[in-house]
Amino acid sequence: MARKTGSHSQITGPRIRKAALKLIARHGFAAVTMRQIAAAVGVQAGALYLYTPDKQTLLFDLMRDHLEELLAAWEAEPKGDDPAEQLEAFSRFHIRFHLERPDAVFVANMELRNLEPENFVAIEDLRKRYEGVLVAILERGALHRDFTLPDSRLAAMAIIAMLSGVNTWYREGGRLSRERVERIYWNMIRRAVGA
Amino acid sequence: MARKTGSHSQITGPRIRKAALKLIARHGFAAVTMRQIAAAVGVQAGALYLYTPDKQTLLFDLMRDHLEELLAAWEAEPKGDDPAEQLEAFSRFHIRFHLERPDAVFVANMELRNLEPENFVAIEDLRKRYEGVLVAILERGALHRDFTLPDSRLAAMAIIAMLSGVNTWYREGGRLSRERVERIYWNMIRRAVGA
DNA sequence: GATTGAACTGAACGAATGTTCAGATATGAC
DNA sequence: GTCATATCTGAACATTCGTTCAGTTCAATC
Repeated sequence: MARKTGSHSQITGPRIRKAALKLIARHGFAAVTMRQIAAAVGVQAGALYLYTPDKQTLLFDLMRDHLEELLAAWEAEPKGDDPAEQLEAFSRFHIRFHLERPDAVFVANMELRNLEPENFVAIEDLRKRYEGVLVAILERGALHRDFTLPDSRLAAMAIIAMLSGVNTWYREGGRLSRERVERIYWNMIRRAVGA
Repeated sequence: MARKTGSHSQITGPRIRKAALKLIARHGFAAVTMRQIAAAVGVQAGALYLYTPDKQTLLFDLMRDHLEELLAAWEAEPKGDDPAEQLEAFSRFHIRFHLERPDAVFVANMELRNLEPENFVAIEDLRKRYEGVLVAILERGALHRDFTLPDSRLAAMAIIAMLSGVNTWYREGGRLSRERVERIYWNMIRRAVGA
């Protein structure tokens, strides 16, 4: 149902996702009720079940879609062959991509606890895949002596944590432009890996 | 009540806090019920209300106590006069202190959303005070030309995010000892600030 | 203009929530 | 041994939760 041609509204599905992301990011998954989400879309709670079998699946879909979009966007990103160039591309991409969808990022980072075990595994796999992208860049750079790193995996975790932190304080129109933030972070990362 | 001399059990209060921290860290504040906390302590739900006026206050107390302990512990920490020495002391202190109480850290970082506005402001103030410690170290180092930093506030956010990230992956008895992790992180930070 | 089928309502369901409180229990003081 | 007091139980409360579903609405099709 609601999955065929969609005579009038193939519009409600995306609206639910957007409203759910916003509410869950603000108040947390467990604290948000189906009635709140429905009200934000302008619909009764029962109508949501035309678009999702249950609340848990709604959360899972939001997180999975976000992470798949993240991986696909990185694949499509232009990046050089030089490890330092790739690391700069990754750093700037990470900041930009995450700043563009703060709600989805917040949910994907904070609601892992609320996933049922089987869903958790699937999301963890996607997260690991993204970490693997950075690990590969660092290991290649270390091999080519472009970077000086005692441990690529640890450096990858440190860099991702650092980059992700931008979302917690950056405000559009604030003291620093996004381009300036990207440059400063890239400089810190470049020095941290000894490039 | 329960706040006087405490003839038999001045022991239940701390036990409630520990159990609550553990459960909230695992499942999130909104997902944890007073009955679950009570069961973990071996008591009926009603008994909890001898120790806290309500669930919200319990959360607030957990977060405030953690942050006050954090600030007090830093005050008591031995630290040199040299900016680089201080930054190393801060980096190592942050990792060590946070690894020692992962549940409290997790709750303090993740449950800000579930604080009522007035409680949120109080906790935010404590967090800002801790950030201020690092900002001061960085600014002093930049002034003395010990560090090369375009922006101390931004660098402080980046460093704290990076250090806090350790809690998400570090496991006792894992591939790297805590001392080794501390050293590697300090090295990355040292290079990142140009010291 | 009758028929179809997706989109949605509105009311209901059992279960679970935070919180209260009268009473039971146990301890230490006198 | 009596009393006072701290601790806790067990049942109850009003409310809210996720979810279901019979029925209504309405645009598109024939």
